[in-house]
Amino acid sequence: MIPFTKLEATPLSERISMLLKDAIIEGHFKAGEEIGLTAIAERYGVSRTPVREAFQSLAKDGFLTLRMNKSAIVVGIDAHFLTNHYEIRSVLEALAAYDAAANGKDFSELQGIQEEAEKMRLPMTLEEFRSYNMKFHRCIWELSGNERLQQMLSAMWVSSYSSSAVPEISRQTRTFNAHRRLINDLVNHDSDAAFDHMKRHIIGSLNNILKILDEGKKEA
Amino acid sequence: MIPFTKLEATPLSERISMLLKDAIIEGHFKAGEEIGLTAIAERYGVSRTPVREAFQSLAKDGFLTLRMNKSAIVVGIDAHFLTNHYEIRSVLEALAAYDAAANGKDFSELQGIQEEAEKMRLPMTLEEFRSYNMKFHRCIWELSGNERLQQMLSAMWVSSYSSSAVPEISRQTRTFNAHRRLINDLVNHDSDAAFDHMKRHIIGSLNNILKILDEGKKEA
DNA sequence: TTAGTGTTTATTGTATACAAAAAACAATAA
DNA sequence: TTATTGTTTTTTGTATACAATAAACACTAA
Repeated sequence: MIPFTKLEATPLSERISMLLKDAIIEGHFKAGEEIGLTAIAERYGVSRTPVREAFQSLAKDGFLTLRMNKSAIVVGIDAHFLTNHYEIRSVLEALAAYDAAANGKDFSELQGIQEEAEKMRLPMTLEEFRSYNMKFHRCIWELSGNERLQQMLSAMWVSSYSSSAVPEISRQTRTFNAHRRLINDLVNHDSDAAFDHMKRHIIGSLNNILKILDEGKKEA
Repeated sequence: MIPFTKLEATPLSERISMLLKDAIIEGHFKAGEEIGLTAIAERYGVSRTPVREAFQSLAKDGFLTLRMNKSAIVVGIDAHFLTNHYEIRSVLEALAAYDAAANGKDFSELQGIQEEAEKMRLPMTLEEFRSYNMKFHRCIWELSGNERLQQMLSAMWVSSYSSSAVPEISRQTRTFNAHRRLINDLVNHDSDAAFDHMKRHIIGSLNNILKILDEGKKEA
């Protein structure tokens, strides 16, 4: 059996959704800017149908505000938005860690991810760090056994918020420490500690992002 | 000025979404049942477009599983689903209560809702209880100042899960007690207590629903 | 001018049309 | 029979067409 990997076409609506989401996060739209269905469809060279679906998806994820019979409004990715977003994520990730500690049986995959990352030379590249961090968190989501929680956290995962913060070696070692502590909580089945540590870990990255956002403002 | 209330047409996709969601929760579909776009569109007498949008919305809210080029699958509203759902809701509602205690300034509206309900003769009717309970929780969401959290909790609010549990007078008084304690936490700006009490309150209703679900199974 | 009204234009909500993919079925070869 | 291939049918993904709403503009009457 030749190990072919299944190649499947991603629906247009999803691809457009991802592109638009990135564009919003990267700040290619002004906060409060109105964007029309037709204009976006033309710009991407597709019909309005998949764009409309993408708009509804983005609205459900909090990146757009839809108005009846009117163009959509881009939500500004400002300190208020980021705080709201990360506060929510902090309790959801904390819940995942809690459940993983309570229900999880085999933590070897998580430990493998951590060990492999610790073998690398610091600072990791942006891509390396993102990949490791994503794998680590996603693994905990899976260990939680709560599929809906996994789905919600997936939708909330936006790696690009923190881009500029990641390359710093100090942040990478802090992440390592936080993750090691979490693994410790999990293998000890200490749900409350896992909840608390994960919550603080996420709020920690929020503060990092806010700090960088603030510094960027002062420079400008 | 005559007090006309703005009458606005709800989009077809939303109406269908609500109808289907209710149908799923009420158990009119079997768990794992496949439902086709075309069939539903014909049944409601509308085109496939709004039904498709409703499907995507329901999938995002966890009630349907979408498959590429295939019919959707209805998620079963069983103990596992309810536990997942309420665990998530518990931490989100707890976060709302936390933020409301930390940031909230004027709790008079919340106190008004509570006082008005306490004046009624127990047991309240199902409709009365639902209305009061909804108002109480929604008020806390608003006090949290986190619009995204409000949006997410709105999407998670499904009154019908607990239908059969509500009419009991014992549950109504327990709800009163929990809500009074929460108001107390909020006015004292005791965020941690508010978080903890709200979390327990929601897990309490989960346990109630699970108990009733279990009793229903034994009878059948 | 200015408030209000009719008309035009642009944009969205919904329906339909067409293309592509999956499922069901039939036929053939082992 | 059983597995495999070709064909038909059904269902979805995307594009387009049409209807309804909202914004923009011009005009009229005070």
